[in-house]
Amino acid sequence: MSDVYQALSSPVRRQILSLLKHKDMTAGEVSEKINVAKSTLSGHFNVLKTANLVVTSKEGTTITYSLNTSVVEDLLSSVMSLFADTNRHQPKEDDQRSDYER
Amino acid sequence: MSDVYQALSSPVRRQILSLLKHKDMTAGEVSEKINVAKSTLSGHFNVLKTANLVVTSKEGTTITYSLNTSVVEDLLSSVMSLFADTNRHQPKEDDQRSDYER
DNA sequence: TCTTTATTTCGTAAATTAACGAAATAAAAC
DNA sequence: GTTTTATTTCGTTAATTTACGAAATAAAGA
Repeated sequence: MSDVYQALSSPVRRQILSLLKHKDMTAGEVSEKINVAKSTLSGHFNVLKTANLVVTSKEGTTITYSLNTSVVEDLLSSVMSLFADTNRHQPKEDDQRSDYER
Repeated sequence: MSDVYQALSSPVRRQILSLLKHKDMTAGEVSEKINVAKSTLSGHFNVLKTANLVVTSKEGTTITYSLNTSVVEDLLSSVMSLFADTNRHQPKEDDQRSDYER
């Protein structure tokens, strides 16, 4: 989850996500919309992929990026648990890590 | 909102928030729980304050930090809007900034 | 007033991040 | 098989972040 917050901390990466939520796009299409070098963008894609916020599909040399919405659920519950003091007793779940570790 | 994501991207700062959600604490109390220098912690407090995630109250030389839960609402809606494609038409609200700017 | 306590600010060093252009890769088109 | 197209990797530089200990600040207690 650390990766996710880290990924979201960059305005450029949030801009990429905002583009992708309207439709899937190739790296080239994204680069027409965002004013940074393609090599820089490629680095941002990597961060987003590592955080599991996007998924890719390859067709020839063209790589299409799509939003991985399944992570949103995890993110929202992480945000909630960071602030809601609902775990004063023993946790019931398997995952016994503290909120800040998730 | 950039500040908030940036603030949450540090595990140490998330650990601080997790401590504060159980109870308000002074800088000294927090430093007993987290293994970094007090001066370092002070820097983290500043980041959290700038992001509006914590508020302080001063009593003599003792500063007590508390969670500012009012920001959570903003954060959750920012997370949602980053992923939900609900604004394909003109926004109705005053705030016409794009999601990634918030 | 002198000392102690709580916390921040300052100076510095190491690590990480973000950016660029050039070169590399790899599939497609000619 | 050579060229074009799409994208990534590499090397480098600049900026930001994180950490530390020492010094500064400022209130409280002796």
